Amino acid sequence: MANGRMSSAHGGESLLFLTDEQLRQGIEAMFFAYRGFTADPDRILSDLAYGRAHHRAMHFVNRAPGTTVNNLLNILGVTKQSLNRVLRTLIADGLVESKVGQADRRERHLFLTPDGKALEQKLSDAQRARMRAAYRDAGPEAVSGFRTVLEAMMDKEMRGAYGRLRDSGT
Amino acid sequence: MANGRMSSAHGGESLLFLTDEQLRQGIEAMFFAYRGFTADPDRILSDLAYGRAHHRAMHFVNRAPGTTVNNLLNILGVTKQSLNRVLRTLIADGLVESKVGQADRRERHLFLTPDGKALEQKLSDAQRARMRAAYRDAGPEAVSGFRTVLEAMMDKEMRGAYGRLRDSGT
DNA sequence: ACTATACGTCAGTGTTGTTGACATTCCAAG
DNA sequence: CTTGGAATGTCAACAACACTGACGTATAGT
Repeated sequence: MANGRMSSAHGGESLLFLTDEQLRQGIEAMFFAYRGFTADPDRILSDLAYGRAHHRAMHFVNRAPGTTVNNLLNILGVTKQSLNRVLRTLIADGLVESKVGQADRRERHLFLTPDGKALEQKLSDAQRARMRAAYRDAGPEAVSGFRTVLEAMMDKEMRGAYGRLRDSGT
Repeated sequence: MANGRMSSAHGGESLLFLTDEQLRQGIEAMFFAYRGFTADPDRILSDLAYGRAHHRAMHFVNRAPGTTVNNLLNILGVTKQSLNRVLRTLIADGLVESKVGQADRRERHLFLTPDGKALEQKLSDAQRARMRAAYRDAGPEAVSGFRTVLEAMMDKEMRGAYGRLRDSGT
């Protein structure tokens, strides 16, 4: 707090945004926004027997079809056991297909089935609708700033995975 | 996707940022950034017997000292049973104090003890450090955009609670 | 007195994370 | 070729934290 006051004591606006008060507001904004961000798909999922973890897995399988379990593990940042439980139900329910690797038969390559694609679409439609509304309300320049700050907030290691997804998608 | 292409068919950049691909990137950025955002306090908490839920409770009690249980419930958006489990341990460990209301003796007003303040400070220091670094990397204009988009992404009901916290804090 | 509100608690369940143990497969050193 | 280690994926058990439902107590307000 002393820190923040000192910054503002400089009188300039250039450092004002780094006061602890501003930082706390950013933290709270992040908390409330993330809740809104996940609320719509969560609502849909709660009717089914799935949760947020299933959504995440399907999102990234859809994003990088044929990816291996290990690959997905690094992106999601959970243990393989945790991911496996999720994948097992998705495979059992016919939403995800797991194919033994040709080059390395230890690997499993993951794909969405048509049913899986349909559900993923439904979930991400809801999430994109909110994102689209927020983007539209805020305007292009705000969106650019939004993305810049988010990228700076990621762990360095994840920036790699994020960038690869970003560049491959276009 | 057809949606996005059609927008870009207008030729202008004004709608280009609303392509599904851009929205998906925003979704992924949000996911990775939120993970980074919670990573530091989570690390500290994992050594203690506490979790993210304890951190959230302490954050908002610190932010609005003397707040009632019901108030906190609305902000956190969890059930009272869930919050109670967390508060019970925090009170038992002497980090939070619960005082019977003067005007309405049914209410319990919550405060951080000195120990509670110390832990909250330690946790939010870590989180603010990351936020500060991200803000500094991105610059003031990006930060403004960041906040604008986050506010637009919240549930409408939460914008009220957020605004009240924001305005009271300054 | 009666009803509503605020808070606490017990019991049960589901999702999602964890660790530990184990099976399968690949590859390289002997 | 065999053996041992590393990588990949699976099964089981457990902890954290959310949920619902039901109930109890104290207090407020009509």
